[in-house]
Amino acid sequence: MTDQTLPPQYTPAAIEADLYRFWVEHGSFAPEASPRRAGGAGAPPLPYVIMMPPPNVTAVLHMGHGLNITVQDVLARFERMRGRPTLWLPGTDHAGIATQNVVEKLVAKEGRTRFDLGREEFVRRVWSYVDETGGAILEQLKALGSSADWSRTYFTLDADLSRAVREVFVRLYEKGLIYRGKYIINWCPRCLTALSNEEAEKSEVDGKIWRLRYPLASGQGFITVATTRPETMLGDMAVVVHPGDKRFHALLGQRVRLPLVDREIPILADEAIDPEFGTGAVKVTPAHDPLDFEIGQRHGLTPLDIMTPDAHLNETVPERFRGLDRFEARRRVVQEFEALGLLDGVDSHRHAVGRCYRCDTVIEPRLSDQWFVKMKPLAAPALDAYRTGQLRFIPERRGEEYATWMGNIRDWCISRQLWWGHRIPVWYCDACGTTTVSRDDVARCACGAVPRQDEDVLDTWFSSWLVPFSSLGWPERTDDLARYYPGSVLVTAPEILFFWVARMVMAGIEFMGGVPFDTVYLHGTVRDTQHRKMSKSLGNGIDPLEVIEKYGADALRYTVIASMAVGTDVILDPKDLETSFAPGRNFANKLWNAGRFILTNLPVATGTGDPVGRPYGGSIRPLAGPHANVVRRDELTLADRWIIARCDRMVREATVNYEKFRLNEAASAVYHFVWSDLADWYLEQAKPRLHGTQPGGDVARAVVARTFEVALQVLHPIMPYITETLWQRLPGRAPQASIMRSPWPRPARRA
RNA sequence: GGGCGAAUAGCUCAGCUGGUUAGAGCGCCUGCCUUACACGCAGGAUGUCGGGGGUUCGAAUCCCUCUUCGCCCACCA
Repeated sequence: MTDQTLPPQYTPAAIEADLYRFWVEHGSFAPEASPRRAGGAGAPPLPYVIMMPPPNVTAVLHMGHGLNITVQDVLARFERMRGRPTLWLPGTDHAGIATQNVVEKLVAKEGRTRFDLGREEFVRRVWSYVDETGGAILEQLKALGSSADWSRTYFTLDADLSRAVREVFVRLYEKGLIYRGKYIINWCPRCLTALSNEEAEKSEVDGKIWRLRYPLASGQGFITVATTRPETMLGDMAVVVHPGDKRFHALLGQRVRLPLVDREIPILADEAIDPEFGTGAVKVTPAHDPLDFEIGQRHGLTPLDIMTPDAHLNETVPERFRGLDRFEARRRVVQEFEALGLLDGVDSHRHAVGRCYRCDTVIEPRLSDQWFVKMKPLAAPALDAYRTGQLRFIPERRGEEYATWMGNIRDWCISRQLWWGHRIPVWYCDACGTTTVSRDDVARCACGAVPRQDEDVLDTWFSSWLVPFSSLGWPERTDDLARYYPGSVLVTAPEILFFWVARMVMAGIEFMGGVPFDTVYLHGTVRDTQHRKMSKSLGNGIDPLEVIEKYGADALRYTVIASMAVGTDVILDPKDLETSFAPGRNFANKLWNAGRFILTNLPVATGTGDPVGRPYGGSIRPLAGPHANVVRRDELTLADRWIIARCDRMVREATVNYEKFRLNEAASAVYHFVWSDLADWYLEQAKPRLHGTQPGGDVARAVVARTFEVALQVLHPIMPYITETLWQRLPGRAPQASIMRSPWPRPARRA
């Protein structure tokens, strides 16, 4: 005698979509719908707000999202059930380079480039691409069971957020915190744009270092320099040695005759040189190396830019080199030095090379005009917020990383030579030479001429760092802004601590007068069994949608949560999904069957709408209808009292662990209660009573119903679908009742 | 070059303020298709808690050191 409506194996695919629709249709994810805490008196509960890190609008769901989104959903569902009006605010990021690259590839399939289309047409293409495919990632997030408030979804290029971006740009400019300057920036010769330091990924390579002889202008001997990029010698403006390096004292003040280009350059002394490295003498190319640029500034050297934007040699170099690609040029330069007998030698040399984080192209340091944000004035209060405890990190050690970074912060290059993004709100008038920075488009200059807008767009993070308030309507004073700023916790991967988290703190303090959240929870990374980060290029990824289809969202969520201690990585085997997700799948099935057994043995619902039992902590009573008697304490058997005590303990443990972000411990507490205590032990011993071969069936039923319900509630944040499904089938439920609105169980006081 | 983390069962990992016989999942062995579940049940084996030293009545846990991995930051040409 089992419940024929429930199959013996849990079939997530059959329930998830309908259930998700049920939640959405009942507005369950809006903060306005959060259940009120029992009691009611006193101040209204503090809202609980999480800003979802907006996925790239072109993103395809991967396990990194799976983990990040699950953690946030667990926290949101937990706090919601505990009675706090909960807002989990979703959005998508326009992701400048990433999105532009995707569309450029599509355009390339037509045999064209973005330059063929022109700026306006290209941007139109990106918009239509985003309109068509941009919602996909959000739909995929929903499959995970995310209880985000979709009615408030934003996009970082929306009109509202654009207004915020301009407001911020203008305010910072007027405050003198935004400036334009010449600088050596990381340049991607393929994307043709500047990259921030954070976007330039260093990777070690086995390269070479060449020793080149530069003949002295006097004709007497030479000085030998070492370089990993010989081609840059065409732009050398000096040779520099350490002032204390006796080997070169006689040469200071002399000049060398630069080979190949036949140009004289000075030999200078600078503290920045390490006499121990290489030959102790360094060639200085101010236009193509950041250190060289600094040295050049100290000594008044004029930078000579020898490259085109796509890293070919330009017209400043001797004719035979013009048009050569930088690597080709490297070979040619080395060849010629060798032919001239000026190549002193070559060594293999392991060193770090910067690469574009989007396309992996080797970065070319390049001198150019860019816009910058002066960071020190913004960083100081943000560092202070951490020092004074307004901001905490989990795990704690991340706080020190944050502090170190804040303490050594450099100015932020915010201009990007892209077409897709927030256009820089600066207009130049060629007629009268004025520069206008404005919140509104400038159609006409004060002198009457038509000005041209700056060609560049802003770094994507320049809109992202504002989302804690721009997504709530800032700079307007909206109700949402008043209600939901500041937020509570930010959940993200440590990779974007500096890209995003640190900058949000700075923006929050600068524009809202306070930190945007009090807690930053940094979770680990999903890796394969060799501890490699899962990535598309390595082909070691796991498709969360495939896992959901096979084993269900709950299985995925449970597995990920259970295998993640605070701040540690999650290791999964992409080659064996079954084994990887067995913990979640097996547990879901166990729960399902315990539920089937229990539901079968409970009285049929009477439709009175009575809840099962009273709030936990009150006395246990059996179900509504013919059994509606309160169970007296002296009716409980030893086993009954035992399982109730275990249940109490489980609630205490799980609650504390949820609060402390030890989600794996919370999961483990319910897991063992359900599996070992309730199913393996209590249900087995209660079978004679439940089946009527022993007296006391009503008491056993009451205990089963109540402890099982509590387990479902405590597990709901982690496994929302299966717990809701079973909960709704408990007898006595009103037709539209939801576990999401049931009050969080409170353990009985210890007698 | 700095900073940080990790090393615990065959595998992947917990072990939070030092305190009885060190835990989980998966895998393995024995017996079970017992009318909720074989994605299961009952039972079982498996650990010099990386090496060495120290503090302590007591150390996987604290300190020092070595080894091996990993991560982050950094302008070593």
